[in-house]
Amino acid sequence: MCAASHTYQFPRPAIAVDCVVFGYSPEGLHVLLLKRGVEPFAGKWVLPGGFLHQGESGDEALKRLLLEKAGIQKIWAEQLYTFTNPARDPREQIISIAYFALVKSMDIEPVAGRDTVEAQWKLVQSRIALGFDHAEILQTALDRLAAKLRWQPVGFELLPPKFTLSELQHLYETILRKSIDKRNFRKKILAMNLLDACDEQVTAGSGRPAQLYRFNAKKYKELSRQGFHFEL
Amino acid sequence: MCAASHTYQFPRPAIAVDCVVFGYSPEGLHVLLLKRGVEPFAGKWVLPGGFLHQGESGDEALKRLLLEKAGIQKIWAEQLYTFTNPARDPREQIISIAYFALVKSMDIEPVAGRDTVEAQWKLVQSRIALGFDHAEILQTALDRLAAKLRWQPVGFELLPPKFTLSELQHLYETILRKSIDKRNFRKKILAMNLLDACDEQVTAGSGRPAQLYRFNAKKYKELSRQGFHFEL
DNA sequence: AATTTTTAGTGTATTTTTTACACTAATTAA
DNA sequence: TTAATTAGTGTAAAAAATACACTAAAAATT
Repeated sequence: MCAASHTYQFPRPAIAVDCVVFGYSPEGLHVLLLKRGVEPFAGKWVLPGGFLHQGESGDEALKRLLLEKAGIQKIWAEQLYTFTNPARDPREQIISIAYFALVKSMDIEPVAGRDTVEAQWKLVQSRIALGFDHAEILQTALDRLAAKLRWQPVGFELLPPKFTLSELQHLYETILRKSIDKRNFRKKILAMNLLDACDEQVTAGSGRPAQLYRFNAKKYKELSRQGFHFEL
Repeated sequence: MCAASHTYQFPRPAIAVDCVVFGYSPEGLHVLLLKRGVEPFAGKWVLPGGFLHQGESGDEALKRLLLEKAGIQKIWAEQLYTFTNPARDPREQIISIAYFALVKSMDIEPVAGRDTVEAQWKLVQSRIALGFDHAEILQTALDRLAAKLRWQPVGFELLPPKFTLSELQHLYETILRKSIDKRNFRKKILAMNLLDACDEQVTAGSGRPAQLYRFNAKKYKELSRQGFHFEL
């Protein structure tokens, strides 16, 4: 272990970066959790995270930590909130810069690290108990995700590149926790002209095959610059 | 000077709390700025702020700093964003947990501290140059304020307890930077039933005296619980 | 004292957006 | 062959947003 030490005139809290990683499947919204192997909260589920290193920005730390702890490389993420309650960690004051992230598929490669026993996707609705103040962080992320879903095209970050309108609608219904009229939903989303129909269809189990669509991020950027505001 | 020292195994960035304090007058939206008396950025205008103390939450540090630096006691404030660019302070890595705050009147008592020469309310539209990355923080706060104004009743935090509808409309026009139809604005805001008419009128210069109103925060909370969403 | 200027205050008709709603189409399962 | 399942489509009614011009009450000017 490194014996280097760092001395300051005034005490400094440690800085952690924690991340709420959401994934989606027809069963519902999932969150990536790690089971801690060490105290405090050994055996408890917590959000992936770790300490910010010297010279790192929050975004850089996040990228490193997601790779280390979950093998996740490319991912949509943004800063959520900074949790500063001095008692949020029983050891000492640790400030957590929390992020939330959205993955298109839940095939993570959970890397068991020094302090991690296990990684699992858990259904959000299962309301599993979490260590530290991570339940509060998760709730904040859920609120933010629901709000964001309506005003920004982030839903597509939770779906594979090609998806059906039914899948998209189901995602909205799950996260916003209300049912949506099928015809009105399709009308509205297609009227935005942000979805390109692929020349493929897909059939999932029984029923009529569904048209696959792709979100046109380039067109969205272009329209945004022209004052367009996504709303669903 | 205190000679106590604090030693940690790993290096730790310092934590600052900075605040964008907005004030409003008919001339426009103002921001409270301090002129620095010490390096770095001596002579430059910066946002009020300071270091987070051990054992303090961000909210507590904010409260202390606003009192110390500007004599501000009761104030609406919320966390804005955490700025983590390692180069944002030329001395060393200092993470800034930024807040933004709204005051009802701009009669601050600017306290000249150790590192502060002067405090002034500056018109936001004057686009004054700021030290550190504070221009970025200010822009983030402006964007947030404009967004928030439409979906939450925060405009009232920038007005005295009693205000006229014209004042309120002018505030909205200033911050959203677009003109609003007088009749439609009044219709919409009054239809929400969140404004109580005072039994006073006020006359500012020439012209017909205007009815004074008061924002009913209690009613807003009540309606919010019932699923009401403010929108203007 | 009369007139002008200034700001406050009001209603309706049109357009746009949102909502509610039921059947046909294409496939798999029985 | 039939039943079950999911995809896909249009219209009419209601609600919300918009555009728009005059009267009312005071101060300022003549």
